[in-house]
Amino acid sequence: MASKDRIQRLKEETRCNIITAALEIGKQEGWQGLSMRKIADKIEYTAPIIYEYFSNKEDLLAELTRKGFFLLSKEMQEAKARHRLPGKQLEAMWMAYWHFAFEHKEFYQLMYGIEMNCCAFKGTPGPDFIMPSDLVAEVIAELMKDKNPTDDDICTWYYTFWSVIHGLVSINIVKQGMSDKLNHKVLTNAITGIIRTISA
Amino acid sequence: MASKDRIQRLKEETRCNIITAALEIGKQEGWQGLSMRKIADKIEYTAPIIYEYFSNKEDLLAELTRKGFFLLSKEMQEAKARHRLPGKQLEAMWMAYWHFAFEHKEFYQLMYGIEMNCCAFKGTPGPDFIMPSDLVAEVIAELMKDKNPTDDDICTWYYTFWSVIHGLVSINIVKQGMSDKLNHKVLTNAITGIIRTISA
DNA sequence: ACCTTTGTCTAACAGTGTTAAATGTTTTAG
DNA sequence: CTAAAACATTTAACACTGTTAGACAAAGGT
Repeated sequence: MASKDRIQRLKEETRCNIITAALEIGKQEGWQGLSMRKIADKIEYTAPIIYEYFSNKEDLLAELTRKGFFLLSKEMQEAKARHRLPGKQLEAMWMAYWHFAFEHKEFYQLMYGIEMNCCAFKGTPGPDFIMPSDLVAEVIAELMKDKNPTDDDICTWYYTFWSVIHGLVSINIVKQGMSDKLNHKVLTNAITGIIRTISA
Repeated sequence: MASKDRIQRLKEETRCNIITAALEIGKQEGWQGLSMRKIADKIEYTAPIIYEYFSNKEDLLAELTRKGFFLLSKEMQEAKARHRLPGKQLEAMWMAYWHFAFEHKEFYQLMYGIEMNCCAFKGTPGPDFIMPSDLVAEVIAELMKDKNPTDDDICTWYYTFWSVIHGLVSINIVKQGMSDKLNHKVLTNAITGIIRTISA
């Protein structure tokens, strides 16, 4: 029967509603302020309904995290596509990362905040979207290709990049109102510095 | 009466007991697993007693954070004292920071984790102990003294340092089991790299 | 002996995640 | 068209959380 499809679509829709409701609350009140009952209120249901779609809160949060990584991956890929030289690509990718952190603060905090998923993300990365870490690793490898880098070498540099930028993001998310000029200086200093060191 | 003193001392002692109990629980179960009732259980009292010593949970956590910063400051000062040249001092200080993060993981997570206090720490820093950030800023200033650095310049470099190292710590706390050699390489690369750039 | 202060606990409130059972509503079968 | 089975949704509960008000008993001072 076609009514099955309709119902399936409705279920799909409320599942989506749960996610967007959670996202809104996380955005407005922070992830600490997110509760199952608040989500239920927002989608005009009662709390247990959510467990029909997600096995628990952690599961729901994981889905949001996945969404976040997908978005970040997309923006970093686009940034990469705007350049030819690996050095420029890397710079653009980390700049995209930087912007993502503030444009989608709520996502970033979920992805790298409280329950730091950091780089590894347990769960299917999906068929089409590449993990940001892999994305960067590719370009680093390209940049170092005449040096025959080991996986460890590439890891080292990826971690160096990520450390600086995540550290900077952390400061700015907590202690906002820092001078943009200062931020920009530290950021570009760090990025170009590392790139220079890699290819030196 | 002298009994007043005894009682005062007993109060002081249970206050201390509360703190150490909280610290133990935080160490064993993580800060998420800390609850007022668990603390009360450990010191063989009931929960409301804690509110006689701390106005709320946040207050108690703040005291622990304070303790953590005190410890870190001490170790960084000792590290500094072991060297003469500002460059070497900086290196040793950040290494001390690095070791502190893992030796006192529970403190570090409280200080820079969940409720990121980052660099600023609202509340009295106390008379004798200097904030780690100020400690580092001093040495950076010393290292740059022939360049007439502005406060912004010093800030920039402090943040750069902190970003890299906090970022690296973050990875290691979450995704432990990373190769020590790799860590060491990234860490020393970053530290000496920044120092070289500062004094270049 | 009485009164006040002090220390401590019990009970409660409002909130959290989560589950089992009871509802009501729709779909299916006879 | 009615009876039964399936589904959707809610109510009620459990075990927690931080926090506060009120009771209660022991100690101190007069």
